[in-house]
Amino acid sequence: MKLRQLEALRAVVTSGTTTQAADLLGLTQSAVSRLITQLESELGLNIFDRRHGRLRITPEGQHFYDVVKKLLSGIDQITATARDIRTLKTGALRIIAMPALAYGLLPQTITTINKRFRQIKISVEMGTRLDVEEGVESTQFDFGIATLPINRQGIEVEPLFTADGVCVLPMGHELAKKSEIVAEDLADLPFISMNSGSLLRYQTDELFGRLGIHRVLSVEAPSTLLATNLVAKGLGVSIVHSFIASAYGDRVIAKPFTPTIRYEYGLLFPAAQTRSQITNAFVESLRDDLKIT
Amino acid sequence: MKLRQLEALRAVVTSGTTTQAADLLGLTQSAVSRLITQLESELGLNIFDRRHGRLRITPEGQHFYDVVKKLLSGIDQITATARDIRTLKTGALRIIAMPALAYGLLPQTITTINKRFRQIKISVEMGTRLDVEEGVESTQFDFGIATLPINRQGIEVEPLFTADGVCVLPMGHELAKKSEIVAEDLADLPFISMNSGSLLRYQTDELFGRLGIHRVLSVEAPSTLLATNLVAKGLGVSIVHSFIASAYGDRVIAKPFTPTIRYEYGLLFPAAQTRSQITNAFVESLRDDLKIT
DNA sequence: TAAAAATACTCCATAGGTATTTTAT
DNA sequence: ATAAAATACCTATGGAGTATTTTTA
Repeated sequence: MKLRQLEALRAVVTSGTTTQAADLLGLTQSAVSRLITQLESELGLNIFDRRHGRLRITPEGQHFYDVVKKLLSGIDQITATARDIRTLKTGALRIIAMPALAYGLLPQTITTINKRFRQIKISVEMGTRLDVEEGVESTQFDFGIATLPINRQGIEVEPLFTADGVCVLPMGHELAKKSEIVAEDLADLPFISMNSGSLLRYQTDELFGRLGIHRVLSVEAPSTLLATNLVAKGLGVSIVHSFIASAYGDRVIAKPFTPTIRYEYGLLFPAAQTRSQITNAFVESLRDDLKIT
Repeated sequence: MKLRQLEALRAVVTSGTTTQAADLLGLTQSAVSRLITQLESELGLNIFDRRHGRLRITPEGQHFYDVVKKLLSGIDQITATARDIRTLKTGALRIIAMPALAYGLLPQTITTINKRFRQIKISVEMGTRLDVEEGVESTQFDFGIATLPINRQGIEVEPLFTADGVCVLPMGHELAKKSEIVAEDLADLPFISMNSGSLLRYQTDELFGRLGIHRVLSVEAPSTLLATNLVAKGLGVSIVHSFIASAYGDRVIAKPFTPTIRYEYGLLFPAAQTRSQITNAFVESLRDDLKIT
């Protein structure tokens, strides 16, 4: 059974005669006539009654045509789908990132991409570094963003950017007059840490431990975002990623911190899956946004 | 876009390689490879990623394939539909008949046809002669059965059978000893008529009027079926179609009646519509049943 | 007689085969 | 070195055209 035969059927049923159907299809009358007889003989079905010099559809033919009609509109839909995909009018983008990044980095790029491809559905999920790894590896997400290093079978990593840790202080804090904070400045001050287990927590603890500097570890927060918020409330000082601090620019004071605590962020892609065009577009836009900042 | 290309797509996606897909389709690897590249270039879509020596579907391709998958199952359904129609496994038969015929004539044939074509839906509606005419003319029904003559544009009539009116008497009626009833025998007896407007009513009234014989017109019934029932209850005598009387054989006495009141029944088809195969089968079976009776 | 459908005949576009080359592991 | 995909080349089928015949109102 050929598609052309079904199209001819539709044309004949809607127009009434093979001649007019031929016009619709850009064919000749004889071609249409043959398509119809072929279809009938292949199916072993009398779709039309020819006793009156015209093609008059039989009840069986009508029944068959009702089914065909649906199918043909499905075909039209296929070409439409192809066009939508080609012009990135349809599709979905699923991203998973650590909270700080989801809040501090993605909104800008999401806005840009959403303006360019209005019909694309973008969903963002937040999670721990481990959540990001697992989500990406299982291809539940198109890509993820997390701190490096990550070394896991099934994940392709691309470095995204590096950010140095800055020291964040409540507004009006006495250390605010210094242009740069050193580790010793924070001695015996209330310090807001990450939950233990996070990379940032490990790095800071390791640093202060090595230097033998004591801090008052009053509060723990699950993310740098919340930590910064707590700093803004005056509960203590902390060391967080520079871009988080800048997002809170009007509520906390951020100062360069020495010795440098460097964070490296990377993009995580499922190795098993080809990247979609919209993924590539997003990543490109993300890198652009980072250059500007 | 060709159907074969979509089938190739399905085969490649399900089997994983063009070689195995070729097996599924009964083609060669090269043919499948070409079908896929053709499809991609026609759609302007990268369905597969070839960077790893294999065809790995892209997210876009997956999205497209999801739509195609539905369509192809629709195609399978089309051939299945054709087969069902061919073997009369699917379809419907809508019949309209006057009540007497619906009760006295159709059940037998419906049983036969239903046994032969178990999956066909048969629906029967009852109505007056006018209802039958209108139902048939508007092609709401495949055919109708009513008393002739009928002369209406848009209806094709085929004579079905003729039945002579018989006189029906309650059990134990005094006229039962006669082998034949004549009009005079019914003089001054309670007589159950059809509602005025019916052909039967017109014919009997005309006959008795012409002969100058008076009857006691006690009760009117809307159908011969009900009339016969009333006769069985002893409310009077009546003249009805012979086949109705025989259906009530054990509850009324039916006797030949002179002068003959002849009823002619006919099949009514919509002139605008070709008769379906199941219609033809039913009518044939109906005529067979009538021969036996 | 006219209008539609079917058919006879012809052509060439293309679907599909074989054999080979390219690509990636 | 192997397995898959792409490509080059060739052939035969059949899709579609022109011209004609058949059918029915």
